[in-house]
Amino acid sequence: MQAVEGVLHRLRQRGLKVTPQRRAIVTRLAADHGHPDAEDVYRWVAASMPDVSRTTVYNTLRQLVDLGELIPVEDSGPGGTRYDTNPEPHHHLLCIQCRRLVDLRRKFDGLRLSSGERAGYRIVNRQVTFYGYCPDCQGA
Amino acid sequence: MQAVEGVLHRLRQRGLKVTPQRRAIVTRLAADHGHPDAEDVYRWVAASMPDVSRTTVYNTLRQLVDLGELIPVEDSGPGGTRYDTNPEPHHHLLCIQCRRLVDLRRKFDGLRLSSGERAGYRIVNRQVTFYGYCPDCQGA
DNA sequence: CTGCTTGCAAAACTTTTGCAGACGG
DNA sequence: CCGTCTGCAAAAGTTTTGCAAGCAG
Repeated sequence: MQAVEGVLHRLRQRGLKVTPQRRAIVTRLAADHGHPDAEDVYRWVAASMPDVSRTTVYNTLRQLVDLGELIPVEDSGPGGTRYDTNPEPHHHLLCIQCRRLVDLRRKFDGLRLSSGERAGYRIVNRQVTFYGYCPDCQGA
Repeated sequence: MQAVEGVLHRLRQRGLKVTPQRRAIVTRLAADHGHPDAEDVYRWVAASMPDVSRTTVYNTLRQLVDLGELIPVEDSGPGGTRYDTNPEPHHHLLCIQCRRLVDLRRKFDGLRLSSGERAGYRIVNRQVTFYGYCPDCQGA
């Protein structure tokens, strides 16, 4: 997530309203650089705002994704959709066993497709995911 | 998926039984090089075996994944988990809008991590995903 | 025969939707 | 004030689980 005030400003610009719930959700996301799911965000926000509902958290997360302020993680595991709160473009290291996910800030060269390979797609992003076993799961 | 008989043989080796349902599921998966979800597989198999149950399809797909015979696709979209029935290692081109997924058979160089970057992980696979808009979705 | 498998029904989870009342700008 | 938002409850969609009967090896 980007800086809190910037995100809230862009929400307002697009006709959305800045409610205390949304401010809390955005603030909490901006303070995190991990990969929470909706339930994590709900728990975090509910800790200081006990009357918030899951509906509001789900709705807000969906809107942030629609607006491009938040990115869902490619995960394919059980459990809910996880979101990427790291604002910079980056790659991932995913544990096949426990699904622990580590960010890789490095850039990779050579990730260009020829027009034939593009199959008519207009490419807007590219991501490398390394699959393996994290230190804790190498015993199993 | 690999060749049908090989998969069935490995099932047997690990103490699992080869039932008509499993044979039908594996055969159908091996005949496809797309990205079906569980419901697709159920419909395909049910076409020639109307009494098969969703439970059996779900159970079998889960077992094939556990045994490493089938790979769940990194997707992060709505709808069920999709599986990759292309047996060769490859990369993906995913439409952000309609989630159409195209395989890329090309290899990419330079996808190696230093031991520091590996963060203790034992890497077993690496995949590049290109995100963009497919030809049909570029109008929107 | 033994124990894995099947299919049904029901449960468990995650996410979306309908609605009435509340509130941001 | 108008239109959006919130929170509740319920629905929808996917996947798992408990269990009795059936079948593979």
